[in-house]
Amino acid sequence: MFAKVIVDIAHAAVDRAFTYRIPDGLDVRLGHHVLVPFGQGDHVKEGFVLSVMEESDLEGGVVLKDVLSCMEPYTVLLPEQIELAQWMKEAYHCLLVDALRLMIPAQLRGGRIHEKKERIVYLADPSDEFVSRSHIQTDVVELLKKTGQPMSIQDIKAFLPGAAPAIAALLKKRVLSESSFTVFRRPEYSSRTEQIPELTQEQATALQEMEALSPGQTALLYGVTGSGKTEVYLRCIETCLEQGKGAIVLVPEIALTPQTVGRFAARFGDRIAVLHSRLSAGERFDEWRRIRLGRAPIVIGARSAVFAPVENLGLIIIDEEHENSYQSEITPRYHALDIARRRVKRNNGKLLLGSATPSLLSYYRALNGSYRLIELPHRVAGRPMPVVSIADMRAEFLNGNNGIFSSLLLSKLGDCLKQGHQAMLFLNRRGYSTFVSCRACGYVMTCDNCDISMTYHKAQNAVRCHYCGAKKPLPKVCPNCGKPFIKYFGIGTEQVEEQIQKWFPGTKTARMDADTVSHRDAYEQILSSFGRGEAQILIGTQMIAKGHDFPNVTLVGVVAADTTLSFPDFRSAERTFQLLTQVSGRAGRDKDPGQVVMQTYVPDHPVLRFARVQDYPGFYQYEIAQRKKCLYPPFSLFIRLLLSAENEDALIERGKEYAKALEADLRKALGEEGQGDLLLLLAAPAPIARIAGQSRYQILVKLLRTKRLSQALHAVYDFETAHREDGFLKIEINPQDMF
DNA sequence: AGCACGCCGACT
DNA sequence: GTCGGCGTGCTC
Repeated sequence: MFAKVIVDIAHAAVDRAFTYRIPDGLDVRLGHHVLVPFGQGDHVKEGFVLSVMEESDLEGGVVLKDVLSCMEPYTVLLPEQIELAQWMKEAYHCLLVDALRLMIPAQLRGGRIHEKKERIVYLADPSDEFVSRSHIQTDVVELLKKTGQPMSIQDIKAFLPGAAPAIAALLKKRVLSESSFTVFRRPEYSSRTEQIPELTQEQATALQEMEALSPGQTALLYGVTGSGKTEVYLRCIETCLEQGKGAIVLVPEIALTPQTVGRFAARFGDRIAVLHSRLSAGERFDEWRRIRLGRAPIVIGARSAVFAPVENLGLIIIDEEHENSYQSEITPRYHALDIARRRVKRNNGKLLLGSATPSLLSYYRALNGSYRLIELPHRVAGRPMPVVSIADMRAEFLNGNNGIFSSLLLSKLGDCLKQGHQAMLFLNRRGYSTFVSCRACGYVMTCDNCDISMTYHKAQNAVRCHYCGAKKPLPKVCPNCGKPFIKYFGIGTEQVEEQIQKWFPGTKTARMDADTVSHRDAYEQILSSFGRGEAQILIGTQMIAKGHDFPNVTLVGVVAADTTLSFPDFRSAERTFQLLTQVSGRAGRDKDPGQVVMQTYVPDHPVLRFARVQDYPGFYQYEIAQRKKCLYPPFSLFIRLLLSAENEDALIERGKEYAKALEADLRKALGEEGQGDLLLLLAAPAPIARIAGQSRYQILVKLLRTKRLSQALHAVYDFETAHREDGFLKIEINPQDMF
């Protein structure tokens, strides 16, 4: 027997299958993790078995080496996962090993992690009378007699500290016998018991539509905030389990809290496994093993959990499907949605995408019939949607209010606090002021290394660059003209917190942004403290916009609703609408109705108008028309080449050359009839022209939906390979941002 | 990635 | 004449 093995070395030159002989008596199967001799010195390397054959596929004369051994008694890759990795190599132009590495826990490689065994001891002959001069030995025997069953050494030590030597002595004397069993290290989550809620009519209909969905298909569950999407997920998983199949639930990393997991654990107990970045090495390995060995048919996890080795996969759920964290930023730059679609097709399972603000692409597909659209247009228990008011900050200014809060927000905040309710204030910028400028000469403080204005942080009395982290003390006089007219402009979360103290002295506030969430647990700590009512107002950036129900929050204030609207990115309207809807959804999650105040300088902007009445379909119609007019995605595909180098002049020179060369390559790949599909070639310094001392230049290509898409993409990838060495070059298909 | 093979400069 | 520089090419 022979095996095709790929060695676990991340290098293009060895990223292919090598044929080995399987020695007699060694059980090597597809998907096994094996050790093989490789290279001139026969170095022992790890590898993965991609196929097993009766005969060698190599021409005569090649002497084959033997597979040395399997690293685990079970196969670590499912046949489906190997196929998926092979597809990824093509689709994302990555190494096969890079794709395969996503499917196994990192700890498996190197074989440095092992099963945890727990030792248990029990009385060899319970009827024996035991006499000893050692008190502790007598105590151990007495304890075991009293409990009447085997105990782990850990448990005995909990009763009798320092019993370890006594146990060892008793084992030697054969008074005690021992055995061991494997334990799985589990991450912690709060597994409260819950009452299973009754379904609303809309939820019941949604479930029927999921039932009716044909295998391999995708449904988009568009449900307003608070409409009970999670309950639909739970019921779908139940159905899936009843059919003897497994399920994967993807949740944005940031929303993957002990509470979220607890909700699933309450329904499904230890049939769930959790995969996310905060697990310890042992936990990750053991959770993966519980999935692989079929003990946990339900997986809850972040992006990479889409690769979990669930056999007989019946369902994948992607919650908050519009979140951009489902797109990987490192190679392989996969999108979890694309992987999920492939896996459900292959397994004849179903894919359920859920969101209150679907991505434009998903809703487009739903309206076009490639997804089934399922709607939950109302909140559960007849709770009303929050009432949103728009505060026109231009009018406020004309009326003499040059503060950061409108009179409307101030009065509602006052009412909210008086009634003992809680409020959330959302602002998309951290720090105190967004830029520092001289009133005499117009000088704006920018970072020495980046093409970015610096943010003033009052608590540190310093200005900081949010791109490279550079920090400078605040100058007393203008570095340019020397006059003492330095002023701060633009507001950040720090200033909001300060202003609250001015208007409502003594109010307890909590602030959540990248500055206060410095360590891992801070995020959870701030939210749970706010949940316990330890602060009346929570001030924060997007971090506070998603997840988490706070029943006592009845007011949400959006301090500057239009900050993200002016970003130089075709997705800025979509992002703003999503953010405003999400943050509004935090208000009135319980019996008290919620109120939202959105402060803006452009109250008539369509995005604001649709966000005010939470009209996603209306927003969609508006935005899709814009996209069609400009031939932006989903009507086209963006490809971005980002070049960076220290010398700006040389970079621009090379950027222009590259743009010409790339255009020529693309035109060739598109063929004669495809020339019209290449729509735009913009070559210019990036919107942020310098970061951390590196000048940046970007080439932007817009490609219409074309039959020769894969040829075009290969031309781009080949271009990357050909030019990778000369300077720093990054290629992004569908970039998530364009800075 | 690693390692051997191979073809040109300054050394005992 | 030889030791060693790291460019080029291969790994079942």
